[in-house]
Amino acid sequence: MSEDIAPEIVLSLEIDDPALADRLAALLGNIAGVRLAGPGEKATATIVTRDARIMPDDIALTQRELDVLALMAEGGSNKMIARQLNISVHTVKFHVGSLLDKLDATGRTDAVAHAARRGVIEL
Amino acid sequence: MSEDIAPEIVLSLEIDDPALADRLAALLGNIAGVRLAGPGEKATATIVTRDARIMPDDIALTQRELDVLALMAEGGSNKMIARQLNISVHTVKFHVGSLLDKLDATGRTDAVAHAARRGVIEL
DNA sequence: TGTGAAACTGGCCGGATGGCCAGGAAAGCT
DNA sequence: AGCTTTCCTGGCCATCCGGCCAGTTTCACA
Repeated sequence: MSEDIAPEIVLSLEIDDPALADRLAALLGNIAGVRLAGPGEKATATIVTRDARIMPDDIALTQRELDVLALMAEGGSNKMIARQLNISVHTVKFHVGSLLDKLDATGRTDAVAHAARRGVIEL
Repeated sequence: MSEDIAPEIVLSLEIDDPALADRLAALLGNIAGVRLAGPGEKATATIVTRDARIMPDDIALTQRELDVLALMAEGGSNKMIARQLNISVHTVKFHVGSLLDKLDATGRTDAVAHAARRGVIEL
């Protein structure tokens, strides 16, 4: 493709974990079009770790519940989620019910908020 | 000192500029050991832009809308919000409708998610 | 083999939600 | 004075949501 219209992307790292920072630096260091920022340099974008708040007992959510939860966070209705996952609306409701129970939420909005707070999902 | 068989690094993008996001996604998609996060997936690190977190001025929410939004994020129903703010359920619906419109959301859950993403509210 | 968990499906139903219509009252700006 | 914005309220109604009941299948584990 064209290489002259794409300005270089400068990335800066703001990562506490030195091992992760090293690995990212190594991986990103030799990609054409991407460069790591020098000290004090203004970067195009920054890579940060959103070191999740405490998620003590990694609330046991099943894979399917996580699927439904993710689509809920995208604003999907039960019908949309059902279509997306190729299951019936009843099944979606079943999983939503389990999520409300496990997350101790009063409704789907509360469930998404709780999950986001606990780092179960990323908004 | 176990030999960590370098777990895959999952990156999520929080970038407003779609062109930049596309370029980054394309560049990062071909690197071994790095993968982009799917919806709702927990990411190892997040790539953000400096001024990405500021809400565009044009999505100005009124004080009352912010009140309703905050209570929505707490999982409150229209009835609960009405009691909390000493207004009628109809008025709550009115503000919720304005929020859905301004935040370009499909429902109250989507509205809360959008607001949290844009930093309008803090979960 | 049985026992349990997970996923899936259905019906029923009260209540919540959101869109539509209509209005009124208070505050500030030109 | 007009005018605009925000906030407030009401009715009506189609749809969605969530809880309740019931069932089947599959698969891992004891």
